[in-house]
Amino acid sequence: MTQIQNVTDFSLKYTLESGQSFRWERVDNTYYGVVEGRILKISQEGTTLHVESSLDEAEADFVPYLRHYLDIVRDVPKILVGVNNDAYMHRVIKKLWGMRILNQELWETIASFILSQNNNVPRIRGIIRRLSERFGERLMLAGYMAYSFPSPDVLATATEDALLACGTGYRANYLRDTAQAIISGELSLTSMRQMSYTEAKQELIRRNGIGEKVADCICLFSLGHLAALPIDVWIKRIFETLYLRRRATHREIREFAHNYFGDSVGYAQQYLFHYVHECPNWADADHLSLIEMKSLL
DNA sequence: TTCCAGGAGAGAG
DNA sequence: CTCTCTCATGGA
Repeated sequence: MTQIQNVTDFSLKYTLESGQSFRWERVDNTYYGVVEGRILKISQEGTTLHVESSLDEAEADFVPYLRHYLDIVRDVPKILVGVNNDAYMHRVIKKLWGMRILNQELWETIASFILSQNNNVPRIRGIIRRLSERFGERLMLAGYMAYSFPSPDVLATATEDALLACGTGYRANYLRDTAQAIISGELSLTSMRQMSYTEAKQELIRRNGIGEKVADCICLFSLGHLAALPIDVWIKRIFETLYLRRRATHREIREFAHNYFGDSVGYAQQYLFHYVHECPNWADADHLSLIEMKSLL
């Protein structure tokens, strides 16, 4: 059992339940998830995190690793002050206070968001779970069983039928092609980690099956590029309804959002995305009237 | 039955 | 450049 102390301005619940990772499951107030080949069991008690791992972790490396994965090392309160531009955002930030953007393993993030296209969260979770059960390795922690996410090597040589049986649908070839590109060295994950946001996005987007939105998800949820803005149907709807008050193209939304929220627009995006899923009345008159009001946190 | 979901690619205009 | 259509899948 490892403890991480003095974790302030952090919400495990919102961080793990906001649709950025598909691998976490809540049992009572404890979260079980698979992260880079091990099961992690995490619970939060005030400013203390209790963590167990299915691996024998070296404490000196494990705690810094977790702090980075959970984005605890980043000064998120400062970022939130920077995007708290109106009373609507004030309410959003207050409601979801402590939510952080994870720094997830790169290959699994690439694969997961390739699978996410034109799909919904429960089904994405199911596909990833079945792929792991079929192609990953069995893991156990305190009676909880799960499977590691399969490596590029394994998925590159999987048959299309086997991938389809996991529910991947037409995305099966996108997944396998990208896995093969990694095996062949055509796509280097280690060099991608060193790239700027623009470079990494450009490198991702040239892959068959990765467009601008999926590339932005990978940049934001794995590589830590907070300027990334994934525009899905929800983000489009949110900006059209709240701020632009009209139909808008992706380019217009991107331009407005970056001007309005600045270089940490990715954090603003994640708070808005999760807020509208938590609050069905996000677009009612009471809420919309908040946009015009300036606010300080 | 039709619509929708953290979209992308191909083709037409 | 923008618009439209299709792609596989399952839950609502």
